Amino acid sequence: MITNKNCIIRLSRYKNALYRLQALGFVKVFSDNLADSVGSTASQVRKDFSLFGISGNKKGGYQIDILLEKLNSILGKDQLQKVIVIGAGHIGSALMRYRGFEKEGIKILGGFDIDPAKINRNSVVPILPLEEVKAFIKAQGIKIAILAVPDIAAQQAVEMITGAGIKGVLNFAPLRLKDVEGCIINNVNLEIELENLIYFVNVEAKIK
Amino acid sequence: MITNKNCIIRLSRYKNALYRLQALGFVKVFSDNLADSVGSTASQVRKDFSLFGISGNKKGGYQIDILLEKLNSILGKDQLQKVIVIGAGHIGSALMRYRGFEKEGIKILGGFDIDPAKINRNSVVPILPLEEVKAFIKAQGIKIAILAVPDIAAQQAVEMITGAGIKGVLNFAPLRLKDVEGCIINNVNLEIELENLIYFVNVEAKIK
DNA sequence: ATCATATTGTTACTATTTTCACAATAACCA
DNA sequence: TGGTTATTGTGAAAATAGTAACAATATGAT
Repeated sequence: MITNKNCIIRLSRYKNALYRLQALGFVKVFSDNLADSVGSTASQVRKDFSLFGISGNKKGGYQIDILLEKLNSILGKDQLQKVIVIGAGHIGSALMRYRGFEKEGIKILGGFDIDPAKINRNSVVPILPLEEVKAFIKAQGIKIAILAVPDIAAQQAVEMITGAGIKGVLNFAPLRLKDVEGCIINNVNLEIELENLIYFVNVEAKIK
Repeated sequence: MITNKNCIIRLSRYKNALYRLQALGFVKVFSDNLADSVGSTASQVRKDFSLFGISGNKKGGYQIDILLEKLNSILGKDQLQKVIVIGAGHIGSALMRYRGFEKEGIKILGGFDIDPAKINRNSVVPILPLEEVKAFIKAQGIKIAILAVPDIAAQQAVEMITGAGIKGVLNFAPLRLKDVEGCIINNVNLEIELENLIYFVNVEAKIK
């Protein structure tokens, strides 16, 4: 099994690039085209494909529709992905309203918050009381959650939802969460992303 | 110069962990404590420090306050970082309202949007017309921008702001941006983050 | 039908990152 | 003061990731 996160991220980028190429009317693609589109190298593209047993045609490149089918299957995009959002603060609400997920086959079924003032069962993405989250996860068979609660609430929230069946968490709380048995946690730490950028900008400035 | 992004991200995590330990009353810390707090290894911690010439005391560990000073200096946290946000849609607005940046010494001075309906010069973070962004960047000496515009607007926006002096962009538009001379672009692609999580959750499910 | 060419698929190589192992040594104890 | 112990700092080893090179081969031209 491939455990290289960057490799999987590249697959997503290939997929996105292929849709763009397809929209432009292309039917086939060569490894170097694809490399250009995603800022990689032709070797890397072919290597990545070979890792997943994806093959093209000597001198003929890869047929885009077949390639997309295979990538989509690897990335689990052959079925609608149901997701919930925990925390209806600024970030959580923005994610619930964000249109970008839909066209990727990712559907946010509900948001959950502890604050009664935030509850709204009639909005496009209903916002429900946190007490209902366990039942909701079980009833809908949800595996993936986005966590956008304050740091102090994060660990407890993760334990609650993993107990109910969540297997993957995209964590926006600015805090490393202790691993929970049987649940993968990917952290998106906005402060750290910015700090990182600032570091490299400063390094560049010093070089010059 | 250290160019390993993961290493710099670890430094941020160490820093955050150190503040938590300090808040708990700790004065010194050992490499294995710190490793535990950030989910790393003691070797990794010491190696990272050694790369930056940070040294501790044999048998005495590291003094937290000194360590924090050094990390903060490396990460550019000894001065307020001024940032602007381009795009006042869901994500952009959420980032402008997000409180987490402030306590990291990151101050969002303004938001910019092309839509006149979004302009609000009197909000906590003023939202100004995009036409004013170049003048604003120059007047305030801003180096870092957060880009939260639709994909089709992203490339043009980057060119506009780098022309005015921006050196680093944190890009939330779901699109790979072509590198611009003299400007570092860090991409945060929420769809790809979720896809990645979904892939690994599915892999785990298959193993079992 | 043969040849030249373009492109894949894979293996070997290189670079980077992480882990290991242990000498050096400061702190503590008797 | 001398011996023991805990912890650092680093150089070497291992693991992982990425790049390059090229044989295999399908395609198209003559």
